[in-house]
Amino acid sequence: MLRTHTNGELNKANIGDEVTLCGWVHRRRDHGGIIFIDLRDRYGLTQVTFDPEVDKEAHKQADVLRSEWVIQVTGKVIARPDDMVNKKLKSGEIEVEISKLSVLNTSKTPPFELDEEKAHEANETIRLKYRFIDLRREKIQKMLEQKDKMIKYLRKYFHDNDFTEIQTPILANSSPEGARDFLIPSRMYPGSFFALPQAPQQFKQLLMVGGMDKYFQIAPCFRDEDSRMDRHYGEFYQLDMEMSFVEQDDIFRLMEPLMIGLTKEMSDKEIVGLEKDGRFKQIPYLESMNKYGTDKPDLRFDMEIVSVTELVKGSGFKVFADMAEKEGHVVHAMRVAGGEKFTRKDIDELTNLAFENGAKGLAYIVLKDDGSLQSPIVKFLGDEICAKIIKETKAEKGDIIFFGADKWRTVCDALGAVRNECGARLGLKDTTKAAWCWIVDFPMFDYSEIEDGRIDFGHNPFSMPQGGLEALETESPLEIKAFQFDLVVNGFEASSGAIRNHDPRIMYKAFEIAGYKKEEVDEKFGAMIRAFEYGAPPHGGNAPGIDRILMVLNDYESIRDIYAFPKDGKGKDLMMDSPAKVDEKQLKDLGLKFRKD
RNA sequence: GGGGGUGUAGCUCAGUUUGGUUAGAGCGCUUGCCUGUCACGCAAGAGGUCGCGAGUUCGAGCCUCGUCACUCCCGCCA
Repeated sequence: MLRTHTNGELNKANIGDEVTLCGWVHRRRDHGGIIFIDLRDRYGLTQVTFDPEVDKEAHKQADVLRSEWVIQVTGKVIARPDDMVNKKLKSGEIEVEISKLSVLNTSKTPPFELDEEKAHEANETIRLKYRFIDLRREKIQKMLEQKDKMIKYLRKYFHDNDFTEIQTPILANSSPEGARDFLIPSRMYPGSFFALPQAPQQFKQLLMVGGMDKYFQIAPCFRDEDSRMDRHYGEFYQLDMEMSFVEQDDIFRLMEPLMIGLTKEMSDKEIVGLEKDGRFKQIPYLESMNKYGTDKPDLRFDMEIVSVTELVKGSGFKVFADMAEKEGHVVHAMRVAGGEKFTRKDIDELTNLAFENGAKGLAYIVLKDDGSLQSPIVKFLGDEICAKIIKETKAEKGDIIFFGADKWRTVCDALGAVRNECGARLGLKDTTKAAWCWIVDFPMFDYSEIEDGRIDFGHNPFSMPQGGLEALETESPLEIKAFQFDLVVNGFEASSGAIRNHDPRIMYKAFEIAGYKKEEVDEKFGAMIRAFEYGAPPHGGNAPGIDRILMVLNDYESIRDIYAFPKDGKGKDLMMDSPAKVDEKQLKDLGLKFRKD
């Protein structure tokens, strides 16, 4: 070993010891006579001193040391004088008087400063290009340790519950539904392609057919879709799990203690919004959309949307009255407690947000402290209807009520976005709280957004319709719910899961409703359908996003903060400079044409 | 694919409103001085295609057009 101790462990108890330390020169303070070096490794900082009276040669050598040089030093641990103790350092009561210095490596001047206190955080582009330096920062090292702790915790939990971790193929098949695939051309079979798995969905279901009834995996997933603040480009990790012979609530009962445990293990957040018996709330999809305007509500704050469609029917405010009469259209109202303090500018910006989400406007009523109403619409609505609306929304003095009047989905989206933003502006997104909940009863089918009128799967095609084959045969498709659920924390989708459709007859029927012929289903999901014909057990599971949960629990601003080597927002690795061009010969081997343009 | 934001020293930013001499600050860097600092101090110094390209103008960091990069959002993400 090149060292006897790390830079985080020496203290008073070591006084008098001869020690050897290694690390990076974090900072150098040259007092002409004595030279102080803060020596850094991932465990901490230790101040080492080069005193000419202790060792003239070492002191002379230390003169050339610069930031980020890697050194090995040997010397004696001594107590600092009482008034020289540095309370900010773990090792602040001691220092090491150096008698021998070896330079293990020099360093160019780093492109940005590493000192958390001193440096402004450098631009992400430069930090990503020099990720190997950025990784030396305490903040990032702590994150990697947190992630390791999380994965260890997850593995232990599932192993303790008799689950088996199984690796599924990375070279898989392109999936017709869902995200864009990363394709891998086959050399052996020119013109054919593997695809990186978007999720181990089909494989884990096949494991259930294979009788491995409690499976989990820390699974890499690959999707060629643009990144977002909470969505890393290209690759991410899911805690993928699946069980046989279970119902939806069995999955919930397994996952809830895990998420509670994780929250406690990974954060100091207080868990809020649980049912009285300690279970997570189960909010039906429709209720969530109506109450919160989204299927991933932030339940840290209590700001609910109510329908006033019936109240405004026939009112003097034509916009509302007309919407209230139209098929599929609604008028919803949301009370924002304390919203009176919103300025004209706040309201304009919230209105813009409503526009961006498809609304044609954002009507409002302010309930002023003197009891009067300030609003462009009260004179049209009339006192009586206003009073009813105020009662229905439970608004009080000092509040503001926002309205949405449009197609149901538009109203939900717009008020949902406004709710979210109001929560942020009023400081209701309390980082000391974690609010978990389930969203259940997702619709099995939905209107396709693209081809108007066509019926498509609402969520994913693998979930079991509630009511089974009978429901598919007798009920209106849009009324049918699926055993499909999401896990939500603080307004983020943490997981998606389902009880799967394990019956080929129900599978074909479900696809038929979504407009697929039997042959298409056989072609696209052949392996699964075939397997289901040979005794597939009922099964279900879910797959929480590991990175996203870590991000939410530790309040990281970006998903990129959760990776050792993140891609930038456009999917490039700035350090390795990938993706990159390849040799023409490589393309030829793969039977691909080289395009000069 | 669409929209917003940003781009000035190695890093973080000011300067752009109203075009006008030699483009500034803090940190970092270099050199010198300094034996108790710990964001050490003091002094001096180096460091700039103002993202790139055109245009308007006597004159452009500043105005116009184009373009590129990064970033956030929409689309997309079963």
